[in-house]
Amino acid sequence: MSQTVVTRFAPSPTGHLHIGGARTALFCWALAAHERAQGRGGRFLLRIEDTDRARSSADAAAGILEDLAWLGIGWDDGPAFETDGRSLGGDDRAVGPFHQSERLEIYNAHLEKLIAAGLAYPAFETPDELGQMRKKAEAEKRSFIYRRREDYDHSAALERARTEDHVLRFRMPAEPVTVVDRVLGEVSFPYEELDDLVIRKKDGFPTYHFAVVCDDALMGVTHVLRGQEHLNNAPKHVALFRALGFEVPVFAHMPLIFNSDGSKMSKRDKDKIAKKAWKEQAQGQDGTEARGEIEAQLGEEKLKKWAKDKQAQLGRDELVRLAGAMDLTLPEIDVEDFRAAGYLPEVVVNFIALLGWNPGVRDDEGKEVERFDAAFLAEHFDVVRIGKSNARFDREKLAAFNAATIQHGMTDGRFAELWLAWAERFDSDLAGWAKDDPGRWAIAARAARPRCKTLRDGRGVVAFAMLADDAVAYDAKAVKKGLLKGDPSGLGVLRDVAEDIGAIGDWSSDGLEAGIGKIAESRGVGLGKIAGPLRVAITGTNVSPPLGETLALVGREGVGVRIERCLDTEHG
RNA sequence: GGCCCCAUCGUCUAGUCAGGUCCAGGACAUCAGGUUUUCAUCCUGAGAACGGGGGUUCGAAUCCCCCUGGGGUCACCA
Repeated sequence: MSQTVVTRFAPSPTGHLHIGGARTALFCWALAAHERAQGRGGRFLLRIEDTDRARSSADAAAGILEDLAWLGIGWDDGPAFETDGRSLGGDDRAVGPFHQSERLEIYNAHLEKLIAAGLAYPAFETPDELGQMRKKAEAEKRSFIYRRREDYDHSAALERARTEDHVLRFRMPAEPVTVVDRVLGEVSFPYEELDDLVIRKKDGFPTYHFAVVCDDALMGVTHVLRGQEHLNNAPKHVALFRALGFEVPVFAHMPLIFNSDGSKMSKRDKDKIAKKAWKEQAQGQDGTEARGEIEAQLGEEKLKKWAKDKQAQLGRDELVRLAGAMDLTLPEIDVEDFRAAGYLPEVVVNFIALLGWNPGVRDDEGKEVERFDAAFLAEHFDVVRIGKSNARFDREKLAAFNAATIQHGMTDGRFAELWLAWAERFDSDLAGWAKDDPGRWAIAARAARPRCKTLRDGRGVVAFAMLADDAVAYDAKAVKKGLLKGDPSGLGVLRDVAEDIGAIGDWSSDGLEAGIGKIAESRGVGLGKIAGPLRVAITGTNVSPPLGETLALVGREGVGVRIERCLDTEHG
């Protein structure tokens, strides 16, 4: 009987969950879920790697848990978390705690063993001294490898370590290390490239390398799936597993995810794009009003400094406000960004699952299956189908998937719920408008759903209805085309039908549609002749949902007011 | 720069392990038509790739080598 597969995701709580991290978590989850689906009982473990005391925060950790939960990636072992009545995490196997900062004693116990065996030793160089050594090596065009001195005296060093600041280093065995990787095959690293790495920092905290190895072994992790940026760490970890007498887990290093221009997808992208746009706008005259306003909000001096300094970065909220004022779309990088942009969690999961993996399944027509849910992923996930080459993140395709799900994968009612839940979190104006009139919200959802790629798009579709009736702004082109042209002109048609429209009995979307149809019939003209002018009169533009929905959203009274106002306005 | 990984349409990819059924399939995007009261949807069609050079073989997208290109990594961060 083979061992139960245990996978893990181990983020460091130094910020939001990055989309690349989400994919790693998803694949780890999927492998465990697949094992479970096969009746072999896999487990997915979540561990918080907070050994960097300066950069870690509890808030960041909480945010990551929430992001994972939103995506539907639930963990079996790990920090307890409640979501939608479901409780995640726990310590059924008694392998916790799951925050590395709470595991210091465990690391120290294993460190002692290594010291006693002569496999770990204290080192006293300061960061400055190490920097010098690196510089020198670079000048001599050789790579810097830290190695224990030939004349090293273990007991003397131990004695000195009692009173002096020091780190603990691992004595790398003098032999090449071969990493057996399920994705890449066997990868060998020569001893000459592997230095005596630091395993405990001056502050007494273990480094990432040591903590990971101890935890993976002690928590029973059997499969380590992670990004290829960790491949060079793998030989160090293998050596450490062996030195500690642990079994080496199965490794699988996954390809990386990049922006569509090939650049690394990093949190800095948002700042870079905002800065560029800000500077470009400074050249021209556009948007000076919004510019002044945001300068007042965030501080003119601060913005000036920020614009000049390539390194300077604005905070997350500041960036959002700046982008809002400038009508700029920031690239989505973190899971939270995609959520705010109105992507559906199941679509994000579907899409990122396809980055570096594919199910290799065909549908009835022989086409590759690429739209699927988490259950399908769990059923078909297999490490051997993970690719080797890096992928670019194509937001257009994500948007297309999202649009397809919204437009063809749910009912109007479901959309109304999801859209409202989104608005409550990201657009309070819209949520307020929704709650003012639930009946109207249902119509809004019906009108918006076929025209949305994301939940955020919905507002644009119904914005005309949220406007005060006397605040409709008439678009010059639409007026010309819809109201002034033709004989009779649009305005003439409007004048002619206004009364009949006000008299339509059934003021539902369908009733209105039918009513307007009858009016057109009675005049002996096509529907288009009436629809065009009416649309401009009600919305100020010639783009809107079907007329029935458009009028129903504005309401009988509003429609009357808007037509009246349109007829009274001097157009042109 | 050292070490390591990778290489099919613009992008994500199928096909590569077990060479022939591949003058390379799908999806997104693009372009051209069509349906539709606007928009969106939907339907039809088109263009679009095995990085280059050597081998091995009757036969190579598939195997081997070199080159080129891309990427990762070189912390008391993780």
